[in-house]
Amino acid sequence: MTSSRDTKSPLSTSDLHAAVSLRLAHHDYRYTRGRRRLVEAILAAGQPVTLPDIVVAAPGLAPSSVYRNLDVLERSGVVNRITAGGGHAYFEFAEPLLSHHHHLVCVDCGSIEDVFLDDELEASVDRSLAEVAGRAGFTPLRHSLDLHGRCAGCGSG
Amino acid sequence: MTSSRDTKSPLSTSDLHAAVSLRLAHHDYRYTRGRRRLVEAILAAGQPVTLPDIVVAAPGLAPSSVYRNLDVLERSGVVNRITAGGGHAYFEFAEPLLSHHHHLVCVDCGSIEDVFLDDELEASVDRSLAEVAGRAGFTPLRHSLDLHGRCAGCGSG
DNA sequence: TGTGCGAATGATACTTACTCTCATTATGAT
DNA sequence: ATCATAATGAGAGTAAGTATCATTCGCACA
Repeated sequence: MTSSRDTKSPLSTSDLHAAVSLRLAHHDYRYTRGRRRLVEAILAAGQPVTLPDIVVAAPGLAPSSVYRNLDVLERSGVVNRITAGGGHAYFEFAEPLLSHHHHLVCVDCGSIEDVFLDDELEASVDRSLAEVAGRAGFTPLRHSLDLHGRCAGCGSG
Repeated sequence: MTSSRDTKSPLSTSDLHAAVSLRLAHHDYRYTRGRRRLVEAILAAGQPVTLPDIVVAAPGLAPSSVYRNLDVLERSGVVNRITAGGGHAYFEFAEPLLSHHHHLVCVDCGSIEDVFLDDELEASVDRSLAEVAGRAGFTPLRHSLDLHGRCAGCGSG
């Protein structure tokens, strides 16, 4: 199964499910049918999605369960919550299920698109952040580098 | 607490008020007493603050007016809204009222601290982001580079 | 300094993203 | 297959943020 998604995900679909299962098990969570469908809805989107996106894409899932399971998936390191856009939070797979990347956040419509920077720059950023964090007694987990502006659709409006 | 704010703000207090007034006027907004007190509450904090922070620091301000005026200040480019921490949004002065900087966001307590990176790195980041944005037809306004982790207080928890 | 118009205020009602509760159902180990 | 335990889902509940609107204030002009 090849697709443009492969440029972002270093994993095949079955490997993704295996990795998710492993991470859930490591936190004493079960990989139930509902959670599998949730993972597949996020995978199918191929970009950060909101809860309504997911409920529309997989109408069998109860909103309350989706909220609860997004929380479980986040706690297990499967999913990242992006709060940059207004209104709803956005969700996408966490690293290393998805390659390290960043976001173009549209200040008008709130849409979020993934982009990639070259490794050399990433290394410089990490080095500088680590130095600054150490000075503040801060324990780094991850960085988020987002570009805010107007997307192609909203740009001329 | 030393006056570390001076290292962040390139403006004196009176210049700040003048700059705010100018930006508001440019958007046909008035610099009223309430808005002045709001600006002073944010200035006094010296770091990103939530709406409850502001209401506690300046009890005379009505919450509804604070919400409305934070919106006005954001629209006028006086203030930036930071949605990284959970629960409440955080607010701080926008550039160039505050020097360009980034955030240490604690994933446990949600606190946000300002940090600075060297100009050379900033330039590299901007260059790379501009290139990536151009490819996507995206019009950049600003970037946000935040480090997520555990602050000194929450670190061992 | 006084007058008038439109913007700003603030108390309150409202919206809604998200969480909690709990009886029922599904899951995985044995 | 059985059982203990975790997960589900429908609905009630919470709280951050927004809309409403009568009153008050700020600014422009006289």
